[in-house]
Amino acid sequence: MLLSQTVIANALLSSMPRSDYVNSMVHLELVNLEFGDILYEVGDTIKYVYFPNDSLVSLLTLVDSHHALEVGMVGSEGLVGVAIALGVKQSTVRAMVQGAGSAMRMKTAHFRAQLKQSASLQKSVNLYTHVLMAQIAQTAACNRFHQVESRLARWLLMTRDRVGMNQFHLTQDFLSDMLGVRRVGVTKAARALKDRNLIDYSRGNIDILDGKGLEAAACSCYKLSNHTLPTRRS
Amino acid sequence: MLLSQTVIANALLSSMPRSDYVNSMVHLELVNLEFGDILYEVGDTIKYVYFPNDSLVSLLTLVDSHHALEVGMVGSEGLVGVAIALGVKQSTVRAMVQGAGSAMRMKTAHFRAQLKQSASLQKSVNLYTHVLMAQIAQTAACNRFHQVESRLARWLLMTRDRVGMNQFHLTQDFLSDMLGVRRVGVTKAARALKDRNLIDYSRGNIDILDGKGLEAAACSCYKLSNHTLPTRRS
DNA sequence: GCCGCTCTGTACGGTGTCGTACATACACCC
DNA sequence: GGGTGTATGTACGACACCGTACAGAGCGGC
Repeated sequence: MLLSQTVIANALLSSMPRSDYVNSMVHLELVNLEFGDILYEVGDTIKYVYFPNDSLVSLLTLVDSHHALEVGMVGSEGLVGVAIALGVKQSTVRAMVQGAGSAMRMKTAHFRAQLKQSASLQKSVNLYTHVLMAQIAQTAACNRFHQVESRLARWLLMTRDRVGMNQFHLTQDFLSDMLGVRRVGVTKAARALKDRNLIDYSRGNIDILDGKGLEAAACSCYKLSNHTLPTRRS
Repeated sequence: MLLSQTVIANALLSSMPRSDYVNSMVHLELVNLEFGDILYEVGDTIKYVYFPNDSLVSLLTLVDSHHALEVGMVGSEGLVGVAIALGVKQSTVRAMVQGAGSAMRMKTAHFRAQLKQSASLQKSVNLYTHVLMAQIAQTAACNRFHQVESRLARWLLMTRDRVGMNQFHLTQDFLSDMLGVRRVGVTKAARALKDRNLIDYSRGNIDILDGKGLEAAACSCYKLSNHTLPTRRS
């Protein structure tokens, strides 16, 4: 079977005891997520839950149909579709692929069944739900009090921590929807960070040059919302 | 037993089947919550979960130790301490009594036990956790995009819906911490609503004069974050 | 090599909120 | 009924971000 040869980098899956995992495995399907893919739109029925390996998914809240704002970021430490574990079938957020890569997915019905069978999975999914909730709450406050430059720095660091690399591809236009500001606002903030040699970028290719420096430029929310991240970088 | 004579107005408790409820009842304790009481501080170990009857509790995120922002509001439709149901012992938010009244509380350990025994309780708590999560996400976006006056209107309506009355007592100073703005900012916004005869107030006594008008003044988030509220007012 | 497209940079006036300071108004108490 | 404390109102300059418009810069395709 192909799956057994695949690297399961997702923390929730790989933390399962072997016996439970074997049961789940047959329902897991390896998929490639492309940048910009919409896994769910607001109000959509959730057909699959996704366990990112090296992909990265953004959870967005939409307001007045033209403003977007990221409230959560899901990488290999979590899963997309926690609502299912809470007994809710529809998504209240847009789930969009922010970093291309692979993920394991499972049909909603199978996921529910596995949750009942595996106390271990149940536990880790619950824990992750809490982490996500805390992240959303922290982001809410961050968006209210901190300015764009700090939030951009925080966002870049969070992305780095999840993709595990100092380079990734994201345009300023995309970032403006994540941070909920104008594209021009991102340009100014990014420019300021670039001028301080903390990052470099060109046409969407972002490179973090000075991680420590960027952490200093980021707001305190970075440390707070990441202390629960299992795959923490040094 | 005193409890049997008490009106259990909490939706999560009153939705339980009688057999489950009888089991839980012995672990429930009626308490009066006073305005300003702190049920948990950030980082506190959660000793009790609270099921508000006619009281109202705010969940606050703190930033940089001097800014506060409300991310969630819990009335009789929910419970305070959802983290416990997710297997987490510490609170990541401050839970503060915003509206005095009664609540039922249960020790953490008992609550965990009841969750295991009652599938019904488990289900409704899960559902509420999701509702709260959606509310937090919506609030995050609202705080980012909408201005103080609309947010104040929304906040007053949400409070009204939970306390079930058009009058309640809250100072502008208190409101400034809820909305995450200066006290002066609240004054200006409140004044604008008062001038339009939507509300009246004096020294903390707030009176909603024109509910419909206030809804019109509120941002779209009001309808969105309330469509899941069981005890919806007409 | 030129065109066209996307991405990034700059400019401009407007405005919502900030931080701070001080003035007024109401309620309660001796 | 005058004093005290809390609640509310007003003022003012500063500034972060807004909406919009347009100019340059990098990259791919023909």
